[in-house]
Amino acid sequence: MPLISITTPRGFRFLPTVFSHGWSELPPFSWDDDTRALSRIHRLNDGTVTRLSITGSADDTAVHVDIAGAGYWLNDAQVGEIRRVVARCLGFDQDLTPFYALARETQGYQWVERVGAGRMLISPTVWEDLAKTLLTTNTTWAQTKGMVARLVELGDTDTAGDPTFPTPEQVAALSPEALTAQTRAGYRGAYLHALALAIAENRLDPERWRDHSVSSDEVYRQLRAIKGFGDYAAGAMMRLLGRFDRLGLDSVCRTMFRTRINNGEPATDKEIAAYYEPFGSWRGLAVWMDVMRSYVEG
DNA sequence: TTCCAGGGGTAGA
DNA sequence: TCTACCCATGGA
Repeated sequence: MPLISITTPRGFRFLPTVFSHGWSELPPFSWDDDTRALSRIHRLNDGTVTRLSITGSADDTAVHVDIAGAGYWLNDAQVGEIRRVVARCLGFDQDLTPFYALARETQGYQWVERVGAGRMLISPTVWEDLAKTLLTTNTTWAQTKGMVARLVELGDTDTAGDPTFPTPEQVAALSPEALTAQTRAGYRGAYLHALALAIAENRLDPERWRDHSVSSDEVYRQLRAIKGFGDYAAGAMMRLLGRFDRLGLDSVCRTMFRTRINNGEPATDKEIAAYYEPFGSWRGLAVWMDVMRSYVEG
């Protein structure tokens, strides 16, 4: 099985990135506790469906990618594509230096740099992150996993029968009713179908949001214009786009704030916003670091 | 049976 | 800007 090694950026930590939020539990990602590998079923541009199994080196200076399903020999284009996909999913292009400088000077946040947290696991396409984020709204995490598992049944499969994430075209090919029935997404089904159709018909180009020449205010405005994306979903997407000036508060964040920061007292969103104000354009990441810490510490 | 989950759309003020 | 009400789904 072909193996590729990729040098990681300085300060990169594999495990905090993999477990930065719930995405490692959602197909076509999966985590194997025994091999400590993050796997992903991925369709290459030439149509080859592969299973990428990513592990971190002991000192975190590299990640190793085992590639199954592409034959023994990979051509240069395939290798280059896999390198780009892995680098993107693990947030290699994210420069956290300013955030770490801020966290270092803020009481209670020194741990962030120490453990190397802050990189968010993302998908190879903004479309996939949009679809998954939509399926986290107004539902439980268990149901999100179920909906995503049924959604990926629409994707291509590798030789083992495991599916890739479906393209917007594959999702839009179903009627809204059939998509809702397939995913059991309830009222979200129609929103998901409309989103897939808008991308498939080139009326919406979410990849453009990764371009930092587009202002964050403009990206947020476009996110909020998508049906099904309110302040939570749009704010969560901003984090996955490497833009941290929105809070993206949800019930998890509010519970964390109440129990860990506000002495058990409920706080309004305005009060939460005031607390994170010192983090400026990094406030959305600061909120999420507190959520991460609350998960780790129980 | 009712409540609610990593909320959001819409109408009406 | 704020509130009331509705929205499918499934586990507790």
